[in-house]
Order: sequence, then C-alpha cells, then structure tokens
Amino acid sequence: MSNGTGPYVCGIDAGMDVVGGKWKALILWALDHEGTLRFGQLKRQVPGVSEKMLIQQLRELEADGIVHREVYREVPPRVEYSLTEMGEGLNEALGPLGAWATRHMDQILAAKHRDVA
Amino acid sequence: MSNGTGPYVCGIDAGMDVVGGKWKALILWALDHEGTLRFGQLKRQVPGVSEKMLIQQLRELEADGIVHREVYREVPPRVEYSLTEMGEGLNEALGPLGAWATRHMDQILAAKHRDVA
DNA sequence: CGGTATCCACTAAGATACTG
DNA sequence: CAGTATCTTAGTGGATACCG
Repeated sequence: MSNGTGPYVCGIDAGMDVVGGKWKALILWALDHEGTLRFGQLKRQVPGVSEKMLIQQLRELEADGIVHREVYREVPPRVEYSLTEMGEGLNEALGPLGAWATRHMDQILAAKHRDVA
Repeated sequence: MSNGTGPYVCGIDAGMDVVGGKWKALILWALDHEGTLRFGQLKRQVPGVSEKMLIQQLRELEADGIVHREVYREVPPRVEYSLTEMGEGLNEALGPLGAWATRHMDQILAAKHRDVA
C-alpha cells in the first residue's frame, strides 16, 4: 500500500497505509461503536465481507497494533476482537475525515455515479 | 473502493473512498504545501509516480471536486493544478490522521518490516 | 465457531512508446 | 509539456470447500 520509495513522505501517507484496506475503516468503526466483538458478530457488522477478507484485514490491523485479539480456548471456540489504545486514537484521528465526507456526501455520491455511467 | 452495498456505512468509509488511491494523499499534500503546480512540477513532488498514474489520480480527484485543473492553451502547453476549497477542507480533515501516524511512526514501520520478513 | 486452503476473476499499477 | 495508447504484471478480492 506504500509507494515503496523508502519511508513515508508524510504522516498522512503512513496513516493511509494503516487504514487503507478495503474493509478496515468499517471494522474500526464497528469496534468503536459496539466495543468488543466476536468474529461472527463482527462479520455481521461489516455486511458483505467474506470470512477470508475479514480475517486478513483483522490480522493486518492486529500486526499494526490497532486491534487486540483474545482467544478463549473453549468449546465452541470463542475469539474476541477489540480496539487497542492506539486503535482508539486512530479512530479519533479519523473523526474529522468522517465529518468532512458527511458534509460533502452529495458531491461524493454524484462523482461516483458519474464514473459508473 | 467502496463495498458496493449501496451508500456508505459511515463518513469514514466515504472519505477513504475519495482519498484512498495509492498516490492521492501525496498529491494532496504536495498541492497543499506548494500551492498551484504544473503537471511536471507535481510529478517531481510525487517521486516514483508514473505519468499514467498521476493523470489517473488527478482525474479522479478532479471528478470528486478536490482539485482544480486549469488549462492554458499556449505553446508549449501549460496545465496547472490546485486545490479547491473542498480539497483544502479535506486536507485539514486529514491533519489529525497525519499527526496520529507521525506519533506512532515507529510502530507502523516496525509492523511493515515484519510482514516483509 | 472460527477459521484455512485453493482456485479464479478483476483491477490496479508499471513499462514503454507515441502524439498534439 | 502534458498527456494517450497499449501491453504486461502484481496484487486484491470473491467463491467454495474443508478443518480443529
């Protein structure tokens, strides 16, 4: 996801690299609003995601220190995902972006329809 | 870049869709710091980008109302790119994300090295 | 329940060559 | 100078089937 020319040019570049996956924003948002979630619950909160993608994105977020994965060795198995402190900070940092997009939602949607047509 | 399940689930989702291209953050950053730039100047400010990708990302940003493209019909041709008001707003909204990433840069870089290895 | 593994389609991205 | 056109490759994402 980076440009490969060594370290990042700016913080935004690095930030986009962390949160830039197709489903990551949605995962972050779900964990922020619902708190700790099991795998199955999380899947329901992110409609349309496949198990493969959900796992993949969760593993990347975990590697980046954004989400915490807690395994309970029970029958049936239970795994819970939650935001770390760093993840909560990331969510706060994304707040203004969300607000901006909400403010300009009509234009964003209009542009999107145009390139579909 | 969206999940295709209709409108966006949240603003962050929509925002990521606008700024989520591989080079868009860098383009935004360059235009914000340098002001109006010609195509060639912009290319030098975004090291490693191909002309094809630069054009493509610029066209998408233009369609989203983020950058303004001004063509001067001269010889040799001159085209200048600048941020719109909406684009400047987007840049401000990305500020906290950049700050967050800068704050956690070491962990981000560490995670990145780990999955290279 | 919470994953893995495999295969396949699609798109994003890069290299190169050419044009108004 | 500022693109366009074409081809090729790498990576992303989805469907399906199976496992502890």
